[in-house]
Amino acid sequence: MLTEAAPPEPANASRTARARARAELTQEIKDVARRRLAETGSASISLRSVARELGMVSSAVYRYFPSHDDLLTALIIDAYDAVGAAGERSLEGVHGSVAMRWLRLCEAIRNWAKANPHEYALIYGSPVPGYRAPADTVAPAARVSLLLLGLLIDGVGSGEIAFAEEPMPRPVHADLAALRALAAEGVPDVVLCRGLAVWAQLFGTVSFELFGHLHNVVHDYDAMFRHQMRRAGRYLVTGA
Amino acid sequence: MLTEAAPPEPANASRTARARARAELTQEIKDVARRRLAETGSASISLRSVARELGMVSSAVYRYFPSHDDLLTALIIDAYDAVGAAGERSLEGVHGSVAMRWLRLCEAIRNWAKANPHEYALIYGSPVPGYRAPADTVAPAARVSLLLLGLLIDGVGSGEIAFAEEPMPRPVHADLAALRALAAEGVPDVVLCRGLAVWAQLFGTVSFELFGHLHNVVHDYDAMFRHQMRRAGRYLVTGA
DNA sequence: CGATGGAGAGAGCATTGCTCTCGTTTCAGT
DNA sequence: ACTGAAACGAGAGCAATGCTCTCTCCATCG
Repeated sequence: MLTEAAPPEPANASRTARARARAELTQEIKDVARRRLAETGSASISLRSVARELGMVSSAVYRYFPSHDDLLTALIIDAYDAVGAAGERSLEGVHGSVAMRWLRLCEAIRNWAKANPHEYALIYGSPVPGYRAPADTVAPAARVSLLLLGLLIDGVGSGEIAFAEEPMPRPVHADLAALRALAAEGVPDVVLCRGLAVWAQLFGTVSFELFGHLHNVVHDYDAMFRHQMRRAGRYLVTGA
Repeated sequence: MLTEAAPPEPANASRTARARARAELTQEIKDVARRRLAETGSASISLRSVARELGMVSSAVYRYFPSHDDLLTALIIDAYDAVGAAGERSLEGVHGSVAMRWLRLCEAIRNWAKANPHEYALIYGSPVPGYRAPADTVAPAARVSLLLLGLLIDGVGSGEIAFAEEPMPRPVHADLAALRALAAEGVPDVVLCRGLAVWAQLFGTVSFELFGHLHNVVHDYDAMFRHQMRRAGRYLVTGA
């Protein structure tokens, strides 16, 4: 973890007793905070209440997380890692069609979100701590997106994703070219556009559901989500 | 306004001096709160700071908003109304194609969001006050969605939106039928599905941009957004 | 063994949301 | 026009928060 207080942990995991105790307590603090988050929302993670639950005094917690925001940041990083892991698990050893793997990925992300709504809100809702995304969060955040890009690479490589090149506005092409060079080798602009579209749709849909924007409009969320994502998968693969 | 403290305003607007003063102060409090929101985020709207800025004492503000959450709720309602109004303005007197009107609507929503990021976060980000969406918010919230539904009705009526009926899972059809009966007369399931898809994509894209999820991936947000929403509009109208 | 510095405790500060009480002002019904 | 009721604003006060500072203890490393 990159967000502890001053002394960065030595590479060697379980060195001295002190270092081990520190690592354990750091984890324990995060666990309690996460539990509190799940119970009553991000507003109620107070360092003091966490400390109380651990039988410490508030000032002691500051040895581990120099500020309230740093605790939140640590939770954010963990949350990104958790969605990423959930997504990866859903695709592990699965070798079906791109459309089918896409659907699995969607379901995995939504299921994680429904199981951890407050953590989902933490990372995909409004940025809480006065808007600051420390650099440490970008790598974990990218993890789940790489899964989609992997699907695109696979689908284009195998010819499963059908496309016809289209002219793109120059600045759009520039951004897509950079993305391609970075993590989507061989995926043409059109397909990247589709990918971005369904990606936005996916998280838009999950957010709508979790944040209550479809209240009284959709009742069978499972069915609606599955159907919409199936359609999105078809669009991703065939362009329709 | 539906969120004031105990005494509900009389229908007649400017009746007694007291009532007028009350309405004015209520508005002024919201204005200050909104400004504070824009400056430093929703976390920092403290009743006390608002009171201070107005030269009142904190307890006086409670005459107008019985709790912190009620102030927030009032801001939320206003924000919903503001996006709705912005969207309506963008379509006022415009009689072009559905795809073109769709694009205008998208731009209007995004522009409003970029101009009022904290208010956008308030309504489309994580639900702040421990998740509670009072009934008063649903009508204003629907306002902007009605614009899309209007476009769909228009497009289907004029034949501009092409579609071929498709079989839907039963529960999906049920939800869509209810929606159709309520506010989308004559719009078939397939088109409603497309509408929901592009709607989710729209807000997903705006949220991605505003919440920094495309940081370092997209650089020319204007171009990317325009291009993606143009594609979405085509999909909405033609199904591809 | 002895110095260093990490660890936890405790007190304290400014700030917050919210409640209660107390005069004062305004309104409405007689 | 008077009077009782209600709304209003001020102020004090309570429990809680984030964070800082100081103090003492003890594991660690030379």
